[in-house]
Amino acid sequence: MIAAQPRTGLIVAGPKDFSLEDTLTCGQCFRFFPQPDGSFEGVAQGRFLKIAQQNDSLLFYNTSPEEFEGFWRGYFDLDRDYGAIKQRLSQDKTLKKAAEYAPGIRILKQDFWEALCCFIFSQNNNIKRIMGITERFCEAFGDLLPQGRHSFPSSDRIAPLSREDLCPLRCGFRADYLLDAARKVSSGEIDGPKIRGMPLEEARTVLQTIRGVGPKVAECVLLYGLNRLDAFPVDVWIKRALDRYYGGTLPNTIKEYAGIAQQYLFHYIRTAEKKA
DNA sequence: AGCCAGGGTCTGC
DNA sequence: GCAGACCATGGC
Repeated sequence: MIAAQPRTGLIVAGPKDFSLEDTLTCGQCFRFFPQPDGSFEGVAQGRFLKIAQQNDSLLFYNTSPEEFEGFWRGYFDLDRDYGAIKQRLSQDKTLKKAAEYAPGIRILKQDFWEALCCFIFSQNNNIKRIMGITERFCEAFGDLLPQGRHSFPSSDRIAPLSREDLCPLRCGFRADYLLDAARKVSSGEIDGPKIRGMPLEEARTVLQTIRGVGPKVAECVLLYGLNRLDAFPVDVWIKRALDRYYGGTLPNTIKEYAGIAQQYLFHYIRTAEKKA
């Protein structure tokens, strides 16, 4: 898979079913910014990455083969056969069309605590501002990296803070929610790995004991922060798609990969709506 | 200018 | 249980 290793990073040749832009801009992560040259720069797990997609290849800058194998390969979910999943989902007519709209979307394997914070910020908010709040959060409480960006602050760093300490974020009523999440994660009352192993219903219930975490945020944390591909976040757009195409609920056959189906549907119905 | 943003909580029936 | 006001801020 690795075709070459330039000094600055490495090249992954011809990943199938992968669109860097669709994956990084579909509203699942908030720390990758598009650059004028078409690349993206972001931070995950305290690592800075510049990445581009050219001629069907992925160019990883600022990384080593060891770091790629140990982290980024998993982060971008490069070992999962999305072609096979799409084939299964495409038994359903609507999902077949939806998958064809954005055939390169992947579910990133993000950090649990980071996903929890970002989707608390996401409540009644838009993607641009979510990214702004998240970046101010990292600048205020994370560690400065050599490339000028900041790592994501730990829950231990946030737990002892007060509401006033979070004023610079300008995140409004979400500040109290963030503090409750930090306290529960820092104390161990909320434990990501443990929740990941729970049945979906139980995992949802536990996450929703955090103030400001309701059905939608809990589902996003499960899908994006714990890689539970059977989680299915429902917002207004998905609700609309369910009503329009399925009479309210998903067909049982797609349950195992409902989260991936959700991404395709989300992208599809919004794009279709814009065109109309 | 005003509506809305990948919602959740609290209150009042 | 369920609807509706309210929440803080800024993008468009």
